[in-house]
Amino acid sequence: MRRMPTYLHRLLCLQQEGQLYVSSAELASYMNIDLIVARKDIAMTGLAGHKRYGYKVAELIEAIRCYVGWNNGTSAALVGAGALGSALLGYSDFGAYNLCFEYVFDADPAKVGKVIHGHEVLDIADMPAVFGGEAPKIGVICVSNQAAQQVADSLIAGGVKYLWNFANVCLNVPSDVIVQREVIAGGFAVLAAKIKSVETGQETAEE
Amino acid sequence: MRRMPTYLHRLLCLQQEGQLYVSSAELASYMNIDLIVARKDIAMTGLAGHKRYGYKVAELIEAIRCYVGWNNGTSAALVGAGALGSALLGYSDFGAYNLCFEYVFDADPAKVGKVIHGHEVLDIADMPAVFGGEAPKIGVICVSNQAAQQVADSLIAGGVKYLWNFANVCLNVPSDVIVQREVIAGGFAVLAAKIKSVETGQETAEE
DNA sequence: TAGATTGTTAATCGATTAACAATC
DNA sequence: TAGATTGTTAATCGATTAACAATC
Repeated sequence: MRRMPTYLHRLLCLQQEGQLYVSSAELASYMNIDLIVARKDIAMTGLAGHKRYGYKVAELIEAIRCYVGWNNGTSAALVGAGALGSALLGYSDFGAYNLCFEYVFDADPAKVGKVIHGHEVLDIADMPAVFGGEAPKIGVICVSNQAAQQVADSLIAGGVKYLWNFANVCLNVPSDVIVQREVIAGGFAVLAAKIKSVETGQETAEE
Repeated sequence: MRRMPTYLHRLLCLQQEGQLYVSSAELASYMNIDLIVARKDIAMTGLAGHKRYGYKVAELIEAIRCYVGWNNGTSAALVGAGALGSALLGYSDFGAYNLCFEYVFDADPAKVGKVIHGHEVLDIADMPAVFGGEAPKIGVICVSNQAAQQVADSLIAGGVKYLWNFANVCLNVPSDVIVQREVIAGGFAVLAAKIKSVETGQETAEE
């Protein structure tokens, strides 16, 4: 599943270049993975390919979007307009995944009212009024570790059922709320383990 | 492996609170995982626990650091002092993982010379001179998708063997260079799939 | 003793890999 | 026909889960 955005991103590039067909081998070679992996992943989407030619780029884009659930737009409220929040708002790739940052909140009065990448920063205290009974699908938490739980509580109180949490804490949420936690340091742990494994000549590390 | 930073972060908090022992059940409950998972993970580090009391917090911190390879400091050069780069530089948790951003580079003359979270931004053109034959261990790539490959080439030319790539492209590197790619959208794909699975009542999605 | 906790061994499950068949 | 490519089936591997033993 985590490879899907990469396939999609690559396919959109290829489409823009005017390429009509793509083979699993071509995608695999770009991503430095075995071509069987790419073929299996594509098979997951249920798309039938064309022997001798590969897969139609346009069809594969649609198939991946449907498989991941990106065919319909997803509305989001981003909380925390700091460096990380700004980075996400400026991440042009999210458009391809149909993720739309409908609201941006911050608690800092110095930030409220500013416009970041086309999004006006709203006061987090106004969240209930802004939502007005119609909560966005996803809450994206880009605040400090200390503030994260409180922000999560507010979002949940506002009716948000899905959280994407970039803070380095585990959130306490009701059982009907789903949290996707993004552990930035996780990648560094994997990398550090690879380094250790290379430099000691041992093969002890796995993902 | 990806859970290790979370254990470590939690343990450091507990240590600061003065707690001496921790049980696998306690860690698991905090992370909302099965306690068997936590126990297996701890077993991977090779640390022996104390029956009836659990694990010594200080010992477990050391064991995890050694297991992941975070006991020795890791030097890094961060390239791209934009929003994402700033966010990483401000991420106080990296200190706990012994990651030290020794150099920060950017190509934008408007950014060169600025100080971000205590790090002076250097001109990327000066990289060879700055390294002076002694390259940092890791290159952290926080530039645009377009610039990423070129930055990777420069880092590799400067002697860097390990790359942590936050750009949404797959890099082309020699076989002795290891790339850890951070796909921010990957978490969103997993979340979108969970949403789809919940809302359709189907169980089709996996990680 | 009873209870809490680690430690070990086996079973299950899913993802990855391999081998080969099908077909344009 | 030969070659490129998808599609399918089986084998392997590792992580997760389960069950139970050990012991402070």
